Amino acid sequence: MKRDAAHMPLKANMRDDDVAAGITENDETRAPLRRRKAHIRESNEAHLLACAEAVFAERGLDGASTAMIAERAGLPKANVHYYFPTKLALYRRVLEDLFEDWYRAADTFECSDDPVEAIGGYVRAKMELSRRRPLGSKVWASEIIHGAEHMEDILMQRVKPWLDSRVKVIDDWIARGLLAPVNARTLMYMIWATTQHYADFDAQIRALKGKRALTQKSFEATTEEVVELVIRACGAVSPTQREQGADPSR
Amino acid sequence: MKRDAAHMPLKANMRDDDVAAGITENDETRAPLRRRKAHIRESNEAHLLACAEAVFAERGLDGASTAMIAERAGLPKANVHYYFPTKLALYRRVLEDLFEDWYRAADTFECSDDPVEAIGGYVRAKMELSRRRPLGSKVWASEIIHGAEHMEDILMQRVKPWLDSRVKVIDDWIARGLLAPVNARTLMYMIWATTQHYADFDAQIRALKGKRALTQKSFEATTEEVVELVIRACGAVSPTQREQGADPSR
DNA sequence: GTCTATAGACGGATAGAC
DNA sequence: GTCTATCCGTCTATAGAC
Repeated sequence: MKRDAAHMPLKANMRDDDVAAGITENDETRAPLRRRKAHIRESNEAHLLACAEAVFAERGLDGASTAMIAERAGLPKANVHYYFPTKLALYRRVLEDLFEDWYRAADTFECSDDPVEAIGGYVRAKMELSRRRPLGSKVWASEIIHGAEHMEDILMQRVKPWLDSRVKVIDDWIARGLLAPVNARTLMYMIWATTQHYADFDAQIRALKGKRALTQKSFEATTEEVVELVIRACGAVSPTQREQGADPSR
Repeated sequence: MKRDAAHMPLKANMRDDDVAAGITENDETRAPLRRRKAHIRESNEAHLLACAEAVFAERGLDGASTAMIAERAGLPKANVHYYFPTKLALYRRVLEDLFEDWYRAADTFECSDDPVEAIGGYVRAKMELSRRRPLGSKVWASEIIHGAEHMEDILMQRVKPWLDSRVKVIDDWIARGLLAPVNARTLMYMIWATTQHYADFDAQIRALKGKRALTQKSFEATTEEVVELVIRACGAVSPTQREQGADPSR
């Protein structure tokens, strides 16, 4: 949805639903007018955020110009500054928006106490995020690579507590004999790195395959291959399997 | 070595070894003079390449300015253009230099026909490369993330043939029952992504650990953890283990 | 809320003295 | 081979008409 929005310039700001509702400049009642203006702002901001995400992904923070973002959005350059005071403020909003999506995928990890289900589900959710929003993944990766200057607060205040809590869960699984004795952080980094590789390094994957892009179907197959590799890597065993005497350290 | 060179500005171009050899402007014999000039060129180019690698890693292709590179090298901006016609030419030279190093690490894979040794050795070599040259890894990653426009030739002509040959070796191991039936490319991408993560995402790792950086010792421990995870992921079994009836598909 | 025009800073690249 | 001065293009951001 977001990607499509990023390719559909806004020629006018009168939206279809406004027209259908019969709202015109002549309606003097204050509340609807205020609501409509708020709606315009919201819709243009979202559109600009989607376009900015694409340009930042393609060119990087410094390589992206406000003119490029404006052009992709079908708006004059000055409008970008009307909605976002500076290029950096727009960039930060993109990063915050990305984190929200990342955090929703992270929820998957908490759905089950069975390590095979929880870890497998999380790997699938992260792969799906790479497929659904590869440009966002690239913006995140590029930001971290170049020092994470504009993301330190998000990492420290939001990602770190989540990771710390997951480390505890993993250590607990290990203590209960459901996982091989792995370093939980090393395992998480492997999951992050591997799943994000399919978004961030897609240009390399395409060049090495000699093909255009992964089809939806081969992406799903790859997802299951990654799940299998990760599950075997950490020696995950379901509680039911364990009752049958499986040994995760092998 | 390279990183130290990048932090040591060249104040003069008369090098210690030239002085020791007693070479001065008055020596009119042509050959030594020509050799000395070649030496200056070589040494300044190498120094600029190292400094450029650092600035490109920190700021990206567009974020890096020739002025920054010159300043780090302790040279006026014009000298950068004397040695490299354009900023892009300098950038491409950095990428080529990086590939050479990458290719040397890739050799490790061919040292053994035992999958545990070969894959384990390759993972160690890639981890060591991440530790030794993290800035280079970042330049490579940033280049790929932003479309690999300046690296397509290296990927197609040099990386692709190497990967294709490794896929064949891995498939052969699987056919001989030394590896679980994994997708060789998926496995290779996992190895690349995981090992490079320690160079490219070090800012994130540091933020999430709440510490400054991995010590040499904990980096070695992490390396062995990654080796263990990868070996278990692909179900690698040594030929000797196999004679004792190990089953890699578990 | 939209858009044209432009200020003001900075970037890559070069000329030309030394 | 080194370095100062400078050209010219592009960039972010803003002023101000509509």
